[in-house]
Amino acid sequence: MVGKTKEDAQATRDILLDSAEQVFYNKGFARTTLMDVATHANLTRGAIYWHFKNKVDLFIAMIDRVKLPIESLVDACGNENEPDPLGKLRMFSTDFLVRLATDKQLQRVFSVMLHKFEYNGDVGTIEARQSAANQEFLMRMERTYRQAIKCGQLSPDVDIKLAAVTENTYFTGIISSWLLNPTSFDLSER
Amino acid sequence: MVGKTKEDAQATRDILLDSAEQVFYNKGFARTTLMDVATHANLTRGAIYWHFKNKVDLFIAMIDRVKLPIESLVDACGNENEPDPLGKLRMFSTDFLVRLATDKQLQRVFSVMLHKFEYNGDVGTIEARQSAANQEFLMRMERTYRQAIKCGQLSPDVDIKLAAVTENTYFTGIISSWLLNPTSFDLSER
DNA sequence: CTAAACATACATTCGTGCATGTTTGTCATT
DNA sequence: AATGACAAACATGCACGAATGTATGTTTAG
Repeated sequence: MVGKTKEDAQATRDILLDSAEQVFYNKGFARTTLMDVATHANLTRGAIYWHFKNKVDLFIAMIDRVKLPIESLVDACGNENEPDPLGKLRMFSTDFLVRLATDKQLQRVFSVMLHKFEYNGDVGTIEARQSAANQEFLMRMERTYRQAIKCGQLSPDVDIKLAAVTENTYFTGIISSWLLNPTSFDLSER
Repeated sequence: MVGKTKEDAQATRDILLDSAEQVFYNKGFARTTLMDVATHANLTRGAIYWHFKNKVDLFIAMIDRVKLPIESLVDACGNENEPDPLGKLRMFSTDFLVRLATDKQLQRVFSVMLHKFEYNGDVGTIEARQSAANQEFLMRMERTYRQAIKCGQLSPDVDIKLAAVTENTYFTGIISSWLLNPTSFDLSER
């Protein structure tokens, strides 16, 4: 059972990413062995080292699989000359929270990112990536707020940067604490 | 330089805790070796294993050294038949944030707790301790809100639990994101 | 002289990275 | 259309370092 077609290879890659999600979520990033991931996928470490460079590369691929689609969504939301930027932003936020409340995969990946991974200054380039992504997210929000001011939805004297930071803080705070204790409150009623 | 008095022993214990703070903050919990902590303290692993049972025990002692005083503060804040519970709560919150903005030790310890440690279900009893502490904190806040209702400072029809969870979420969200990016906004002007 | 307060030495385990082995799909050749 | 080479897609095995826990050595206070 080794000779695989290209579609089979892509399938095993997905299986490896799925297993990485599960095991990272259960044991945390540092405490999980590549052997753990492999056995959970009914494969061997050889398969992992074929598809990914190392553990960090596997982690990044796992993150990107859910992050990239979301980022494209945010992009589409606040970008064009949107007539109702605040409404769109609110819609995206609620949509995201509702989806997070039901999508187990999203929960696992975000939980790993927020609580199952240690952000020390030099783990490959992961921390830089996260920081850059967050910075980009803030830029997008600021752009949305500027657009809102232009549309008259927001008073021109609000501190755009502060508003974006505050909203982002509150948003990630909600996600973080809900993932830590999902029964403490209902996400959908944000 | 081995024969020490009892005060000297307590001093080296503090030095070890200080070093643990520094190194955990710089490298994260999982990636730091007990040897790292020892060399940073100009000592050896033997000293660590004399004062602490293992790495987890050292971590817990490091947390408790800053957490216990704070918890007693919160206790004193909302406990008695306080005439102005909301004011006291607000005062405690602002005091804490102002202190966090200047106290490097607080910054390090909270940063380690929030971002430099992986919460997997079974690392000794750490996750249970954190969860219990958070639960207790919520109880204290709910009690404060009840007291506020009794004093007429709060409408009786507010959802106490929801209010406590929301406030806690926002509070920890602020701390978390400020620690990640201290230059993004000024903590003192909460 | 004894034990506290460490330092030093050692054994053992565990995870990684790589090198090598193995099987099968694919494709050119005839 | 049968054949054979070649490479993709893994599995297996090995060597190395690194970290832990503990056992033992050493020094000095009391």
